[in-house]
Amino acid sequence: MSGVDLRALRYFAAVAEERHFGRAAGRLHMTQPPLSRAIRQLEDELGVVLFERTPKGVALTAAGSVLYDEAGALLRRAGRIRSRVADAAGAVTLAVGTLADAAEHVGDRLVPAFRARHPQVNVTVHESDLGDPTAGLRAGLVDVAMTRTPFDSTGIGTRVLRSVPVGVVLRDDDPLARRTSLSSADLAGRRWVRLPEGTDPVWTAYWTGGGHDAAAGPVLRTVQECVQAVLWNGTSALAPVDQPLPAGLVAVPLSDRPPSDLVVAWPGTARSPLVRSFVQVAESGRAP
Amino acid sequence: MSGVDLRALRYFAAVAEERHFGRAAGRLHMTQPPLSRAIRQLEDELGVVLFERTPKGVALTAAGSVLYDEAGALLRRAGRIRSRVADAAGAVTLAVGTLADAAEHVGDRLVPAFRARHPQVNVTVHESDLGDPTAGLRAGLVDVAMTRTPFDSTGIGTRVLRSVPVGVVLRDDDPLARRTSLSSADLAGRRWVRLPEGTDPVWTAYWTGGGHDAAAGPVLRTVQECVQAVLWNGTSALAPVDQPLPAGLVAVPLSDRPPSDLVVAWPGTARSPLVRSFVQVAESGRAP
DNA sequence: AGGCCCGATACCCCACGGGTATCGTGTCCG
DNA sequence: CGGACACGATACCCGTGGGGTATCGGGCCT
Repeated sequence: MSGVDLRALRYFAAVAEERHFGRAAGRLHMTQPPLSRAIRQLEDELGVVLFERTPKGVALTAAGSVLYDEAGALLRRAGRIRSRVADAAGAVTLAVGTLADAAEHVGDRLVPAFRARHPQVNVTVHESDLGDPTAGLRAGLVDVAMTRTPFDSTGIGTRVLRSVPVGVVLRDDDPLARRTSLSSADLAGRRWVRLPEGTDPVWTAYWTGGGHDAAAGPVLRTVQECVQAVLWNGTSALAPVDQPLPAGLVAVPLSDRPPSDLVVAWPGTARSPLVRSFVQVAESGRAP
Repeated sequence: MSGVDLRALRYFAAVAEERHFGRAAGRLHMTQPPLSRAIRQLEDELGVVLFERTPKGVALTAAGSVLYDEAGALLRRAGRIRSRVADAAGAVTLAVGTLADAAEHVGDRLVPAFRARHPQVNVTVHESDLGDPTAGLRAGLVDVAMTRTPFDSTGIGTRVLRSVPVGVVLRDDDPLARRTSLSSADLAGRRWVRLPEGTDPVWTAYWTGGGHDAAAGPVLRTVQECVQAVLWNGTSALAPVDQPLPAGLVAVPLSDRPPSDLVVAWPGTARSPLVRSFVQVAESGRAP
């Protein structure tokens, strides 16, 4: 029963190389006390003193230097496993679909982090501007998608990464622009930009569910166009409040509408390990 | 960041060999659900499907069989570390002192379990009958001791393994033998066997602290002699109630005296890893 | 069609590995 | 010679991960 684990050996190797608990802890991105404890546990486990503690650091004992050689060999071998297995699996591709406004996060954060984990995987990013990227999931065009609520969730699994209030995008000279919060009633009679017919029925429903006249404004193709419309002709638009906006525009949160959730989505069928891994990476790095 | 750990590889190897989650779980002394989860996490970590799940078991995929080879090599190498390090430390000895009534537990349970962990260590057991084995700690004769409260605890560290009420050992034809509990007042005027002068002052103090006349009975050398004395001439003795007794004797718990704690003790100075390991083994197998 | 066998899922709970605060001690300098 | 510092050890707290039990889903085989 009970065997040494690689984590303990990594800790041990760090201390052996630094000859100093504090510095080793820094290199391991942790603090000194749990490192001291881990080394002591390893010593107890092996029944052997590994370090001579001195007032200005530590030194390896004879048993310690033997363990250092063994641990190094084991850790190097363990490090190779990942690529060996990946080679055996052959060349694989992961297609990621994303909404335009999340594309930056996907391209700058998620994909690099994912590539660090799976260097052998060919990741392609497919950006859709206002259309629902989950349509690509159902069509088999992409394996995993980043999108925002609301969207058509039939036949797909999702995980919420972040939840952001929906706000009204206004020019900063708009009478409502100084309010810290608005309700739908405040917006009666306002002209809105709206999305092209059929591009995203669920978001359209969310839109019209607020009592706005969906036909009242111009039809625009992209988020950028919507923002420009607000800026130049006094229409309004809805957007999650964390979107960066050009100077002269503000986003005021809507208190009586559900928030917009940034989600990662995958086909309800056939969750491959790569997709699960991507979801894990997305969840662990959810800080924008 | 993040590497495979040996535990996951051990699980994987077991499933690969059994080709069956349930059987593998049995071999690993665990249940099937956490094993399934661990394998799935390993698959996610590596981004690869390791097993083909079939209705009557599982089969390795191509990537899986590569991992099986790698994992086997890694695990064999890890298994050798312990003995390599132990060899480097040279021949060492651990001297264990014990009270006679714990000797069976020490010899049958603790020492074998400890030898399984540290095959290179020469374990010697030193049995002391009624004398305090912690005296051996202070004298440097033993490295670790098993004893019972009360004992002289100056200058040593201890850990309680088990706490058992102290009882009065009586012949079963004694008028008090049917009671489920006794207090010291019930025992006035009774004749007692007692310990030789000077062998164990602390236990003697515990004894006389109950109001008994320490000089009232015969002086006996061993626990067995005490029991015999109770059996043959109607004296009485104190003993932890979990002691096995010959037919014709019963032990009735004393409600107004502190319990007897079975403890493992070590010198307050110089806690070597071997001693700590012994204490760990003693604690983990504390079931009598 | 129904019962089974086997892996997957859902949920709970404790141990362990992380953190912060503090201590003990040897060393070096003023 | 004494005090401040540096470094490892200890004490304590807390969240997570890896165990458990109960249950589901879904192919085979009678």
